[in-house]
Amino acid sequence: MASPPVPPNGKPRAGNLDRGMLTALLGYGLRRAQSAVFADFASTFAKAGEALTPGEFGLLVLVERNKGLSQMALARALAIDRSTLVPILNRLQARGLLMRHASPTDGRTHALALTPEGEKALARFTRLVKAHEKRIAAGLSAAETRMLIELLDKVRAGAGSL
Amino acid sequence: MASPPVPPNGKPRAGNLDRGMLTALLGYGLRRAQSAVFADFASTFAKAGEALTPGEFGLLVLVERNKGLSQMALARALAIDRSTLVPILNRLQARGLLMRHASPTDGRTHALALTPEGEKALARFTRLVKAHEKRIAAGLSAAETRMLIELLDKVRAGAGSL
DNA sequence: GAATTTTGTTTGCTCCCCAAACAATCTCCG
DNA sequence: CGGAGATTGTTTGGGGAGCAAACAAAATTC
Repeated sequence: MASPPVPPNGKPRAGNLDRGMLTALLGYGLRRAQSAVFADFASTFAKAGEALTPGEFGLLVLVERNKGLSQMALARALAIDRSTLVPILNRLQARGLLMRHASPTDGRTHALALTPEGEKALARFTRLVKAHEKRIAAGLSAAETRMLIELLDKVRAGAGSL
Repeated sequence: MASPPVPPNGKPRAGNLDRGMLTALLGYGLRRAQSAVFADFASTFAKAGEALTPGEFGLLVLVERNKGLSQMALARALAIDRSTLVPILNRLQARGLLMRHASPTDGRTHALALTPEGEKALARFTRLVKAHEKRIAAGLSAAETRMLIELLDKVRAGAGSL
């Protein structure tokens, strides 16, 4: 009994440890799933030689589908502060994907729009996102995926009307 | 036709705008749900005069259920870099919730444990988390909640084995 | 006992997020 | 018309999350 194979209080825990109540928490499951999905998203784009975050993709889609959008309206749709949006737009604009046009009707606002290159890039990005989505939904049936999206929407609606 | 009630290209969009393909994306729904849940979590704690993030709560539970855990094992369980963990532990330790004990068997590692105040605080936090969970799951039946957690786990398993 | 590996820490960098202040502009109303 | 108030985009300041690289101390391997 000089060298037991598993010390009683040391560091025997191989892979998984006791998560206690966490496994039953919706918020916890949400965080872990989101983190894994984010990692897969990043890896998908990295492998294709592209660089984009999920948030940037959502922003580009929103601008593409709502041309002439103002920064305030976009910030509201993204549920972030308008000051948070500024450096994000700066970066996308510096990459040549997006333009801030002067609004003819309101001198305060900027009318956001994708550049032609932005449109082309978004088409590429969309292909990658679809492949990524296919991968993360691989373990689920089509019905399960639909139900999951629906349940997530219910949670969002109930959590706080953001 | 000098002043149409809704200008054709201006800023008529009242509340919601066109989200295009985003609504069908699992990753997008995940992000939005997570963001709303996070906000509810923060507001729950703020209203109770406590300050804690979901990540900190998860960390405290993990330490409480796995006494003597090392920082590396904890970082692995949280799927973050060990260097990221250091300032988080510093903060919780400065709040008196957690201690880094010297390990008797391994001079390199720290054996993490909650302080008595940490245990008491975690009990308070747990009550708040339960109330929070009840609120975000309010729109779902018990069966739906169970299914949602299960589906989230499947997604995490499929996305990349983090 | 020397070489390698592991652990915790520090430093440096990027990114996300908010709040407060500010100038430019628009709107409202007397 | 014209001033008061509201809105928009920006800047600044602060905090936190995250990674990578480098380092010292300790353990492990050979």
